[in-house]
Amino acid sequence: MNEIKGINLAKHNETYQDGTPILVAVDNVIFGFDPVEEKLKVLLFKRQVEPQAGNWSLIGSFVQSDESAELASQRILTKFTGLTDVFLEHFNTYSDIDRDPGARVISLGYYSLIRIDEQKEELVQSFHAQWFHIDEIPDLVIDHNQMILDALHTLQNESRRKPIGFNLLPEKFTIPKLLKLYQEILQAPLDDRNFRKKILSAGYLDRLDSKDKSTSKKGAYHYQFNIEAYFDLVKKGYSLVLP
Amino acid sequence: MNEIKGINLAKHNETYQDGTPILVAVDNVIFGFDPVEEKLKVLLFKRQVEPQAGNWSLIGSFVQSDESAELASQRILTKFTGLTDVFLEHFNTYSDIDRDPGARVISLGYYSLIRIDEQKEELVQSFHAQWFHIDEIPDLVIDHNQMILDALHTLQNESRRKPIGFNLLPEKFTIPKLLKLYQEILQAPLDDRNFRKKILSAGYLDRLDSKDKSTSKKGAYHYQFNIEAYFDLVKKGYSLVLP
DNA sequence: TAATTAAACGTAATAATAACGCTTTTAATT
DNA sequence: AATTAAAAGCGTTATTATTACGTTTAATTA
Repeated sequence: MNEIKGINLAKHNETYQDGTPILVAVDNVIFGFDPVEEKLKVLLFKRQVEPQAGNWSLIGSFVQSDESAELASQRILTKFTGLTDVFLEHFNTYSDIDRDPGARVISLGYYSLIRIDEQKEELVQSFHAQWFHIDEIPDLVIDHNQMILDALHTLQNESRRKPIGFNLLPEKFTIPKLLKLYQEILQAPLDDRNFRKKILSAGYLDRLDSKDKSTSKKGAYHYQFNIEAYFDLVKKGYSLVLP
Repeated sequence: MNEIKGINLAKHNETYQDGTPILVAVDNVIFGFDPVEEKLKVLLFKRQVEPQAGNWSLIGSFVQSDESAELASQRILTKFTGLTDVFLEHFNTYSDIDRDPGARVISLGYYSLIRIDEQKEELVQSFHAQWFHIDEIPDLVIDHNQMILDALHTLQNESRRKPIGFNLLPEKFTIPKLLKLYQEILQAPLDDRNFRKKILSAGYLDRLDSKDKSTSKKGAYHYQFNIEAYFDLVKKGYSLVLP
């Protein structure tokens, strides 16, 4: 009998046999905000696998049979930075048949936001990894330059509507630093007075008593992101919108 | 020599050998706007492959070695509806290790927006496919219910910022129909007068002389989406924002 | 103590949004 | 021929948000 519940299988005969095994990789666009230079940077390293071994590349890995893609992405992030519990999101998939001259590889693009000061510097060094400012990215392997562009666009769009930028700052930060960060992400100047008003009036930033005096005589108050307050506001319909 | 440009390969020895071949599939959340019922619907069909053959399912396929994922998604869309040149976008990837009990399958979620009236009804029939209203989706195979939820959220977010809804309407449509469509997508009522004002004041809808008299004595003017006008506006910084 | 400088605060003009009411059109009915 | 009904289309105002600036504050140092 070649029928299942009234469907003629003779006509529509796709089976698991038809699936061509394909290599699946993840590539991770790791963003960090350099607190000294006040620049948005991406962590790159020198590719170890032929073809194009030795060229600058995103940090990636094949997805293993015992892990999800997200886990694979987390795994390499931890391996290279020592960090766990990090903002990590899928942003696009790259599947052109000849994108990787070595084999048929589909790559899942993830981006993550880390606090540069928390990473394990030794790890980054031992992998010959290096931070590059987003408009000084060298020629990368395969389609990795495109991936960074796509990840940056995703980061920009998401940043305008959700306060994810805080993942790039230390626990305690100042409003001027936050402003600089947003200007770097959005690649556009923002009016400092209007920015301060909007971000503070929302009500999910807690001002601390301490000040950061490293950049001015007056000193800038430390603030902390209050995630509970933010979620409460979202429940009530709040949503951040930056220009 | 086990070094490439100063990198000790003994420590970092990932190669193509480490890639586990995985089956890669695409699943397509096909949205259509039923012009009579004025409801947003999704096209489902009965799964032909074990396990769970005979259950309702999204329309999917394995990615073949000679096609990109996007092409695979297009291929099955055309196979099932007869349509080409359709709005089609990747929205998420599903990679849990045991999501598909039949094999290790990573699935790339695509969603497409089609004009129900243009589809080949015979094709849909011959595949035992059926349109389901978005809040009457039956229990689906594997994680397909979740995929529809995710696709709907993506559609909602995108619709608020880009005029992609027009892909669900015929060339010529009326403002009341457009309003109904947006209310269906966003699952929320919109003030008809404010909606009309916002969408018409933008300047990328051309009013035609003809009217649709099927739903009222007065008749509603036909409008057409002017994509050149829209792109010109976007260049000047315009962006649609719906509540 | 006056000058300096980043940080913090303030305000008025303008624009966008939300929440409504009112008029128009025309086929169908009286 | 006048009336009705129902959708379509237009208009107004109050409120809120945004923009584009000027001013004050606090600590430091010349």
